[in-house]
Amino acid sequence: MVRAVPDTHGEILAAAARQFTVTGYRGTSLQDIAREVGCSKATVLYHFANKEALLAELMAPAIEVLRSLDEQLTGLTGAAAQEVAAQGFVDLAVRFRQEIAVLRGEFPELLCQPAFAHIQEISDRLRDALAGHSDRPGARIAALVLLAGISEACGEFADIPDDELRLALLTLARRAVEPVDAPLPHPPTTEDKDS
Amino acid sequence: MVRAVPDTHGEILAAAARQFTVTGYRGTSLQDIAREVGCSKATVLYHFANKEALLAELMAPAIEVLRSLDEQLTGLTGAAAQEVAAQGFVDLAVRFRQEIAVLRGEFPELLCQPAFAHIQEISDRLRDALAGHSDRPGARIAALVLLAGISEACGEFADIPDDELRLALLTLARRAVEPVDAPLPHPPTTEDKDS
DNA sequence: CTTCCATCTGACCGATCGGTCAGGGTCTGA
DNA sequence: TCAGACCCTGACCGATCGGTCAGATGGAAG
Repeated sequence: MVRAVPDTHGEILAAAARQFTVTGYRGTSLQDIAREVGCSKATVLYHFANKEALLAELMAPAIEVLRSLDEQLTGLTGAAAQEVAAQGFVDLAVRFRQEIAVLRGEFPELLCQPAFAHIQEISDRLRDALAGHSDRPGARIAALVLLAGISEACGEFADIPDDELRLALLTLARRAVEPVDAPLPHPPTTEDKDS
Repeated sequence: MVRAVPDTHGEILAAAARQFTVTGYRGTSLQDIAREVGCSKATVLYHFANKEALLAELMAPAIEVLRSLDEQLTGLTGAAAQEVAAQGFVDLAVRFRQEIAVLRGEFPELLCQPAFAHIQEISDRLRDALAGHSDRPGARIAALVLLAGISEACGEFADIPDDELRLALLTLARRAVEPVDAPLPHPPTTEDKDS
């Protein structure tokens, strides 16, 4: 019988993800994580420089996708920006349900950490795009409600398959977003378009 | 000059509300609250049995309103339930911005405390009503997104006056909620077509 | 003045937190 | 056989947490 290489690093990461989503970052101690993995707290700190680094590595993939979405958004305006923002964020939220659920609620404090330095600005731009770059309160409010609500929903509906959740959220987003006056500049043509 | 009676009890309550909204319940220590009030930590614990009791007293008014909304909802179905739920929750969220902001994010852990024993059930019923008591995933998801998003928005847009915020949120809620078969008082624009 | 009570405080407690450190196994390649 | 890299651990550290307690203060009542 092939004894699998004990991937302690990965196990710690997975255990941390599970616990952070339930108890939150603050509410989860390194001891808790170590207990679930079945190792000592010192082992956790052997694999990760500190608690913050553990969180950072956990979030890295999601953050990378968020960053690329931010790049896609540059230059877009009005309805085009809204559509790309909605589609991109729903996709991201569904794909990284667990990671999003961790950030939820502890957003403001976690953002102080250097690893998440630019997330605040990025999510502000995302929210702005979702509002069609309008400064009307109604549009701004709708954009915030959507971003926060979608984040929450992804953590909650773990039982619903990805495709169904994505479709429902996207439909909801399109219906909820304040329509901007400006017509779509030109329907997404051969520009770099997602699948 | 009449030296005002130092309402330490109230000052502690107010300071706690401010800090909880910023740093969260877990993230705020009794020391922090005492420092802002300008008294000792022991004084805080003289006025409140413990940290949990402080939170409970802070939340009491909001919880009372939530409970009465829950009563209004009993027996209502379909579009009527949706409208009452939307209107009632938006009103509650706007009126108790600060309190709602405290619960946001630390919901699951805080609900374990006996003072908030029935809140989970109440908010579940509220969500169910907002979904028009439909069991379609789309409706359930929309209801959750709205409840979570509205809670978040109220904490965020402290600069927007109550009336404006209430109107914007209610408009958003009516537009976002999945329409149930029963006729609506305010029929949505016919350009929206759903299955 | 004495008594009483509400208010407030500094000192202290045990528990737990994130994090450090010296050292013990185990495997591998020279 | 032995050196060294890698993985892991128990013991320990200072800081901070929520909470306790004996006592100081000060005003009102007798």
